[in-house]
Amino acid sequence: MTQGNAQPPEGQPGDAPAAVSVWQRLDRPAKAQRATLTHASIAAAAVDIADKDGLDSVSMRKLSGHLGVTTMALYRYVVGKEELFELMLDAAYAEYDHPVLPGETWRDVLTVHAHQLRAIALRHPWTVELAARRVVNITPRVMATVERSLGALDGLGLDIDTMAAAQHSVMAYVRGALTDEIGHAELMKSQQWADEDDLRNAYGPHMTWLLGTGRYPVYHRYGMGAVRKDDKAWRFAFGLDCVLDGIAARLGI
Amino acid sequence: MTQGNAQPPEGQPGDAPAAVSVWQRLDRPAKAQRATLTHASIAAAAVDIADKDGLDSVSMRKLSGHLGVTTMALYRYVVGKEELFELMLDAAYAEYDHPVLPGETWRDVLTVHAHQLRAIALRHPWTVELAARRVVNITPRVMATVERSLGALDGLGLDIDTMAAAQHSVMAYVRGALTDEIGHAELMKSQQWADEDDLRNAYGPHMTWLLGTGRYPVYHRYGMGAVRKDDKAWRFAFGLDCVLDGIAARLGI
DNA sequence: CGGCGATGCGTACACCGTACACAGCAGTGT
DNA sequence: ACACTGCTGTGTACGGTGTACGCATCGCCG
Repeated sequence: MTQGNAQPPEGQPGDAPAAVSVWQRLDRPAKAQRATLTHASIAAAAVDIADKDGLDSVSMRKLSGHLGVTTMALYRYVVGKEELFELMLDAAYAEYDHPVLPGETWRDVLTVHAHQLRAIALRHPWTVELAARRVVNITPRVMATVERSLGALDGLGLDIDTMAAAQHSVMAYVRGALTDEIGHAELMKSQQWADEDDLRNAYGPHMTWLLGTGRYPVYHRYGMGAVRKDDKAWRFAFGLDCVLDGIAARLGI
Repeated sequence: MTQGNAQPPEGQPGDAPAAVSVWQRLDRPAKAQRATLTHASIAAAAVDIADKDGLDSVSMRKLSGHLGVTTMALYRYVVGKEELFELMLDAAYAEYDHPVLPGETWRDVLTVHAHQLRAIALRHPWTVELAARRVVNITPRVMATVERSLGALDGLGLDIDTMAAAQHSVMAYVRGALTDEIGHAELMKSQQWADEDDLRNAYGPHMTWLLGTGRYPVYHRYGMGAVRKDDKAWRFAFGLDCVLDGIAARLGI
């Protein structure tokens, strides 16, 4: 429906997503006669492609090719490409580990949570873009991570709205920080740049021209004098700690 | 190069962006014979389309149609669609206001900065996705906003790395929060849902099924009992204050 | 006034998502 | 034993995308 239609009616207020989700369909074990494909194998192949060549390279044609099957065969398992993305996201989130340490505080849980999401994003950069694109991500494994981060703030005497606001603040930071970091890394990879200097070289002409106008003095100083620019993990942790500090101070926990 | 090519060589390490940027080309006022198009008119038309029908609706064909011109005519002004996006982003950021109040603190500046970006995003939802997609946004007006937010922390005795980390933390939060908020709003708009209840209705079956597994108790409570869920401005400000609190505490400013 | 460079036009290509009609096979009821 | 039924994978076709490339045209400058 995204392409191939002149004026999409875009749905009446009540019909929105598919009648039943993939997950509901997956639940009933199916009659499973001789099926060469499974949701799992499709998702795995798609994840492979996305990991290697980026999310844009995941096309129904290329994916079906990798699976040794016609393009339209995929549509027996997935109502559209959006659902394929849903499967991919869920597959990637399978790598989220759910450790429960004995004396952990809410802050420990949220910190570990944030770093787990970062780890997944580093292995599967496309998860960031995907999670941003699809607002309502209610795949089982994604839900499980939400539950964990929200549950970190449970039992501290906060009302549910405050809990949600705090969790949302952390998640917003994580999402934004990962968007930056991963996007940056993806750009470097796609251009085969090894380090920050290659980037500086490539954008040098543009930058020097722009900075030559003299309108961005502070940024200019940053471009010249910053040292820890590529210490990504430090940056991520710094901002995260800021958010957590603020939450602790504001909520008195 | 993004489509229509079998195996894109993807560029050698040194060539990356266009030889000269749009902005450099715009600088030399051009011979400008009788030209029916201008960069400004193109950008304005593209912004109109994106505002009305979403970023995906901005195609070179549709845009050229709106301008009463052939598709390929656009390519005289823009080396590719990416550059069109650059023009659009810069056009939207023209709405960023640069007030300088007399007694303003760094915190005032960053707060106003964040809310200005939010205001732009609310008027032009596509800016969020666009800014996230293109990592290195060095259009003049975007640079100006970066300069302002970075400059807020200047003169406080911080080294440039610390300044950058703090600014980055704020920007990461803003980006993530806006991704959520705007994405949510766009979904509602595209489905013609009036309020949160419509969304609940649409996703009700999915949710009740997922929650019926009993694996997400805290989230379940949130779904049932949250009250301020749609108070977006409050949420945005809450998280922002958390980040700023943390920065103030950590850097002693 | 001739030339020339900038501007806009038109066609063509490779690729995309997916609607739709069809073939083949597995298991079941009779 | 056999037809039936329903699920699985096939093939073709359509409307959409970005853009490479060659050609016509128009306005300024020498």
